[in-house]
Amino acid sequence: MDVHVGGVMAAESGRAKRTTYRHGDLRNALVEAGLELAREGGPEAVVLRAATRQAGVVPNAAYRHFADRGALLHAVSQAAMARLARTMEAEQAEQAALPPAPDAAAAARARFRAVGTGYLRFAQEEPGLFRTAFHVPGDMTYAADATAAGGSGKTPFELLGAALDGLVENGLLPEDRRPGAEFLAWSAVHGLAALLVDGPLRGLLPSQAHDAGQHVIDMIERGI
Amino acid sequence: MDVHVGGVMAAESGRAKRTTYRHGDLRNALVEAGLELAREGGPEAVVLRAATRQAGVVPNAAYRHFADRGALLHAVSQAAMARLARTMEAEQAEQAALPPAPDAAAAARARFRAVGTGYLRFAQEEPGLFRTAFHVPGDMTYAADATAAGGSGKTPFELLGAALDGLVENGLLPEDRRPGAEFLAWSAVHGLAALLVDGPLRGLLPSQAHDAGQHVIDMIERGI
DNA sequence: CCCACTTGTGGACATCGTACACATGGGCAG
DNA sequence: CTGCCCATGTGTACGATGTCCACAAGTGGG
Repeated sequence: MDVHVGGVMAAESGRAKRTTYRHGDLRNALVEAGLELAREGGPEAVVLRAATRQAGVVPNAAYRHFADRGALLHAVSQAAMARLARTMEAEQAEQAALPPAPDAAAAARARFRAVGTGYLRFAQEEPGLFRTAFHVPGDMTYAADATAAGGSGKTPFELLGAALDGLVENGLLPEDRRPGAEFLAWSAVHGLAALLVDGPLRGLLPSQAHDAGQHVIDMIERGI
Repeated sequence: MDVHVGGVMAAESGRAKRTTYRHGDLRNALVEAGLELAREGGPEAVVLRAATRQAGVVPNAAYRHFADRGALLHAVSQAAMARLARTMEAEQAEQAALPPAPDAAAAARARFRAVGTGYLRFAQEEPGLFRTAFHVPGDMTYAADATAAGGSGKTPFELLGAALDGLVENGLLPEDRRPGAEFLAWSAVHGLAALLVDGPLRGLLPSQAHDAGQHVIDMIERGI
């Protein structure tokens, strides 16, 4: 998993000094720095020179690993998407552990709701990363990219699909309603997330936001 | 309505030369130029120097009318929001003119659906302006701002609220479901718009996008 | 008629992305 | 073990952007 890393010494400011000429893991270091920048400030805060500075390297060194700033931003975006996937998975695990032993249908329903709840939680807790994850430059089918997957190897989109399949298997969703259902559910949840992150619902208290999320998921269950 | 405008002469490139020392309507000219930039390229394409260039003025002149680039972008964003409102109003007018003479309930329902359809049409036809309209810097309650209103004096958010009131008046929506309903509807439609504009649904054919929109609005009517 | 206030100009600076030539040294061929 | 190659990091430079400051030019009110 881990790569050979050149000796690194902390320095005065954010800059990292290193003893070896080679960095050893620059690409990862740049993505990591980019994530930190994106966390506070969103995609536009992912500045190439700032990332290289934090990695203790000259700006141009980035070009050995990324074609341009856009490529770096894209890598950061994928990493942010992976974090979203992990948050969703964590929410599912948490929900599954809570109630003693519900029937299979209730479990499938809980898994479905956890997908949306986790999505919304990530949007609130990490608005910068959320916006970065969905900052799509040019044309893209990122949802299928493995670099956007979480611990289970599934991307956010795939997690949603699996949860919907679970609803069908347990008779909670008619089979003829299944096709295209991910886009209905995703639209509603993503829309609320957008309104919470940088729309008129920004600044809602976490509890209020949670309630709003449950309402939206209620609507999805009724209307899907 | 129109202000005194200094004589303006077309020049070689996008630059506009003028005969008078004063421009006469720089603020509007800058917003107009900003809209053009935003149309192709979204919010990040609203570059202060480019806007002043198109207005035939030196970059610093913008600072007589806007505190900084952010203020200009905000004005452009409000203007884009107003255009969204106009598109929604146009969609409502068109729908109202189509069928011969439906009953009041059907009309209310059509008005409601037109809100969403117009919203989605604008997102597809003017993705750059759509993204700019929802590019909200800092904290903001733009939905209530009059500069974001369309021809009827209503902002997009207010148009939605009025349509929902219409549903209640005609018994199509239980009164106890009314509170907060705008956020449910808005979330779903806005989410689809986001997926269409720069998400995985980008590049959908207009007809496919229209169908997806109708499906989402169906879901809202069922689940609201 | 004249002066003050608004609006546009000119020049300067820090920062950013990026191109091109050059330095370095790690690892593989022999 | 030795020497060279090329991946990786450095230096220098350029154009573009946002923004600051001092200055110029009209314009309209007294």
